[in-house]
Amino acid sequence: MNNIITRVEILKLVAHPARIAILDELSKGVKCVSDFQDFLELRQSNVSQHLTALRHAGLIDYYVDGRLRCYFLKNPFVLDLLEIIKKEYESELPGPECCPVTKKGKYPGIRKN
Amino acid sequence: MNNIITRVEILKLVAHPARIAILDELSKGVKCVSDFQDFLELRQSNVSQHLTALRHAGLIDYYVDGRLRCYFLKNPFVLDLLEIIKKEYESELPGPECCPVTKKGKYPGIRKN
DNA sequence: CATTTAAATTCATATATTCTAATATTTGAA
DNA sequence: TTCAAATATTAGAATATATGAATTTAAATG
Repeated sequence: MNNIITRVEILKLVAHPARIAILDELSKGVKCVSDFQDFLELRQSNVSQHLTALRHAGLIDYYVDGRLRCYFLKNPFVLDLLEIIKKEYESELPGPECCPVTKKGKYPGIRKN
Repeated sequence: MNNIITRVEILKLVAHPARIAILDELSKGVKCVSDFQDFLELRQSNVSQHLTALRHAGLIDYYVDGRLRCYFLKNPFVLDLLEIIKKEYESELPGPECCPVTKKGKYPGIRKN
């Protein structure tokens, strides 16, 4: 469960608008391919490609119901990920006062870009 | 803070082993470029490129201390992300019994790959 | 069995990412 | 000032990713 593929690879996979949308939908319940086609406005082949990639990574799975494939979420890490993706943050982290080693340095440094 | 760049773009950026390592180090405290060079075993230019990308995304920032640039973590979303990246999960999510709509279908569907 | 529907696969192309080598910039110190 | 150290930038090659069109597979149904 933790090591089918690495967390980095999971992140890479999730870091795509269509795939986040797919996973988010699946977090609400079972869906089949044509459902996604409608609401994502993507070609069938592309939806299928995304689903296949997510499945090979162990994030989702499906069961067969007639000629439908009903996809569902399988990996709990994804739920946590979706949760923080939707979370709002109020402020930035506090920056350090100065360099903790030399006790010098100004914050923030002056820079153009 | 929430909309400098989108969450998807942040994920894309974080989904790289070197950049995760950089962010994880920064979550423990301020570091300068040559620190990363040592412990990541990457070329200086490459480290610099990663840092620049992270900074342009608003995830990190630096201040100047002499000729050192002391980088620090700026974006709170990254902390949450790092936390779940390191979290262990015990089991998969429970799959549905059958198709919630048709009340049919077997789980899991038989498939070869 | 032929047809239709749902979904997957293959292949080609466009685009993006990553990394290296080389060069440039900035700053402190001799 | 000149030199060296710390870091950044640029350019190019290699690799990976994304997508669409066409084709294929599998199942249901007449």
